[in-house]
Amino acid sequence: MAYPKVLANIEKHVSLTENEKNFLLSQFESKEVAKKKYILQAGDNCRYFNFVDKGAFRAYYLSKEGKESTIMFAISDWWITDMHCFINEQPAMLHIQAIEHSSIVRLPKERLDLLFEEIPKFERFFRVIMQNAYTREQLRVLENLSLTAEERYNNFLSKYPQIVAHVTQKQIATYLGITPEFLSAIRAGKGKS
Amino acid sequence: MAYPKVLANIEKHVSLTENEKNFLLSQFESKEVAKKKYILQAGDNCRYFNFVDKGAFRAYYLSKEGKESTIMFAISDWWITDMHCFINEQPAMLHIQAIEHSSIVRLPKERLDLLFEEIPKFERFFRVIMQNAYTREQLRVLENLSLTAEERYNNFLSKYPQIVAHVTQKQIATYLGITPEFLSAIRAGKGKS
DNA sequence: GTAAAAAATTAAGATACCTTAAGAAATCAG
DNA sequence: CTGATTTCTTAAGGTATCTTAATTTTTTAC
Repeated sequence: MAYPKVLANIEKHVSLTENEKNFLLSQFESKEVAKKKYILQAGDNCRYFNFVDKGAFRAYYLSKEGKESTIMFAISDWWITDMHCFINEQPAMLHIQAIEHSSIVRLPKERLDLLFEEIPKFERFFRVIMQNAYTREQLRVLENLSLTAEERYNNFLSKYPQIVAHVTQKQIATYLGITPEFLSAIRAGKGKS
Repeated sequence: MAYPKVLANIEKHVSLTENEKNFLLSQFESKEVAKKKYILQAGDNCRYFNFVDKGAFRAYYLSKEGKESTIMFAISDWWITDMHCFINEQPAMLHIQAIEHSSIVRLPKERLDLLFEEIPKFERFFRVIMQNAYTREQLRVLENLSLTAEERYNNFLSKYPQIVAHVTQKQIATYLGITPEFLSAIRAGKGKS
């Protein structure tokens, strides 16, 4: 009944008393997720804020034309949800699928709101991770605007080596916004001439 | 000595007592900014979190090769800074320039931190705007991955009509990640054929 | 362990978008 | 108001990336 990883994650940003830790932990639910299972599908009610204890997930958008765009990967020690739909209590736009057998701990939205009320330090923690998520996405926008596919691929490899170990090239291609065929060409050194 | 717009902005998300409002306002500095002046340049120490009272700003990255990428526009009632560098107290990567004569109110970082300590509701406000900023950037990433330049342009026009009224096409092109020449072609109906 | 499915590669032809350059239109500085 | 600067447009040729399709390699399911 102890979830040490999620506590360590939170304590990277704020320090908690024993009472606070116990209360916090009591709010989480834990769950095993088999490979290829979805913890969220487009159209679902997006109720949970999820922490990856073990395993790996991918969040992606699936267009009407059937094209996938990967919004994020999450491996052990990352948080993942469809934040827009979670916050605004709207049907999910994203699919979140386990890339491998995984275990998560999760907070239903009403308990997250409860924690904000009960433990101001938890709200601080959440503010900090939202700040970080914001600046990370902003940097990604900048890279998408200013770099070639080859440069973005090299950035991805050096920034997220642990993720590279869990995902296929096809999935990386949908994260970079290119086709798997073109990623293959880049890797073969034919990105440029 | 009253800055009603910024208070109204904050009170969209949290309600404040008279005392809190007074304390809050006492922490802001106000500043006039002439057209074309910079409130931040790459390499500067990024000390301020800025609220646009009147006017318009553009935050952009300038690459070594001299290419500009617009990260965001901010008109009246928006907040703007180089968030990554503001949070991490690193030299700015972005330039933030007044597009027209503007007035801002701003919080130095140490006062923002003080407000988080003194007024928990202000930290909640900040959490909420960071959540919103994050989901906005995430949606922009998704659009950059999945839409054509023409689709992104049309989205921009319908999403930000007030901004369109303040900025040049060249500036919009750097926001979309395309050349002004190609934006011109799109507008002439030659995006496709 | 094997058949089936999925991923990765290769290559040829197509297209979205870029580069360069020049002229027209709009804006700015004094 | 006027000259100078910047923005916008147009067009021709070029390049990054896509599409389609076939082949090989790897992974999955039983």
